[in-house]
Amino acid sequence: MPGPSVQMNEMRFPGDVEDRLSLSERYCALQGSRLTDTRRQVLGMILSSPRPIGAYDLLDLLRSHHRNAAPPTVYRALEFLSDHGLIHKIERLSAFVGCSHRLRCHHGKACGHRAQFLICRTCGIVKELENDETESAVNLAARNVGFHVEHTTIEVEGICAQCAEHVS
Amino acid sequence: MPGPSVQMNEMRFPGDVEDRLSLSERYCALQGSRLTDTRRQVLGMILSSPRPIGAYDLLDLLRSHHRNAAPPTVYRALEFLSDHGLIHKIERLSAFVGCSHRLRCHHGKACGHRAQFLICRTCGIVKELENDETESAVNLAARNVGFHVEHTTIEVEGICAQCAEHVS
DNA sequence: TTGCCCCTGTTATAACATAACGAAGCAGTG
DNA sequence: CACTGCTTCGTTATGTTATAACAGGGGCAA
Repeated sequence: MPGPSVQMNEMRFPGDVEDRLSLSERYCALQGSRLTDTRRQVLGMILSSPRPIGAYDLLDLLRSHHRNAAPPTVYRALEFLSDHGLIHKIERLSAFVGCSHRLRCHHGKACGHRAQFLICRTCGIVKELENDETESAVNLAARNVGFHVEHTTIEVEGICAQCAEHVS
Repeated sequence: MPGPSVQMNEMRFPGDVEDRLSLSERYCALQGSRLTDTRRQVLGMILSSPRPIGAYDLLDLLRSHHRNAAPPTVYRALEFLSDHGLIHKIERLSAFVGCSHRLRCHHGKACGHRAQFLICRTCGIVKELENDETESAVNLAARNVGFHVEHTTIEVEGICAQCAEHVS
């Protein structure tokens, strides 16, 4: 690549995000994977966003520090982060959020972490729940019809507590 | 519109699909809505498909009987059918399945029907469950954090019983 | 040094979905 | 019937999300 190789890590995130990035970096290393610059940037941008953020919004942000970025750049990073459980895709929004579980968990990829997402249609904020009863119920229902569960997507749309207060 | 107005109902579906179409037609009439030719065709194609079917596949099928069909033609029909609870969108697949509940139910749109979908990643077939425990659990979990639930999406990816047998 | 694997760059295109506007059809009313 | 309002549909264009395919670079181990 021509030109002075800019250190992408010049992009700074808030302290708590930097902490999570460092933890993620160590987590990946333990898995034998590398949280490269691009992946780190994308994860940082997702963690810094108060709302789910789409691939093309990430691309725009990434471009200000990484001129060559193209859709595959972002999608490859997203695939990596998702495979490592560092982010989740919200299917109903085609957008991504940081996983609030991985960094509290010392298990590997197969720790069985499953989540439910509460999507507020007013403020757009997504809250991640980890409700075991829900997971158990759906797993039981599936097993009762002989279905082998590999991955479960649970997304709830509605109004969050904050927004409900403001309206009333 | 020029030319002889072709009766789109010339498209024939299997008997059981025709039955469901007739029921759907009556159901819509009770709601004060009309299951027009285009809507009927799209519903028929979805009901005839053993798997979820995407909007553009529907468009291709529709075109053989309806030359002018364009994406909005299909998406408008899909919106109508979805609003009336006659089909569901599988978010993970961006594809549509017929609802197996509506025709057994004599309530209106607000009957509170909620479903879980089991998606087999081998054969692609989707089975619809209606497990109350799962719905209760997720609703309870949401309410516990003050979230007002309006719509829940539950999609489970894995291996169906049939496919699990064949592999082993 | 060679070969391999992972990661990235690059171009192109596929796949999914909606905006906007006008006209045709259909139901109810006077 | 003519008028009106509403729903539905045709049409063109565009927006949004995601992937295919292939080439190059860089590290590491045999």
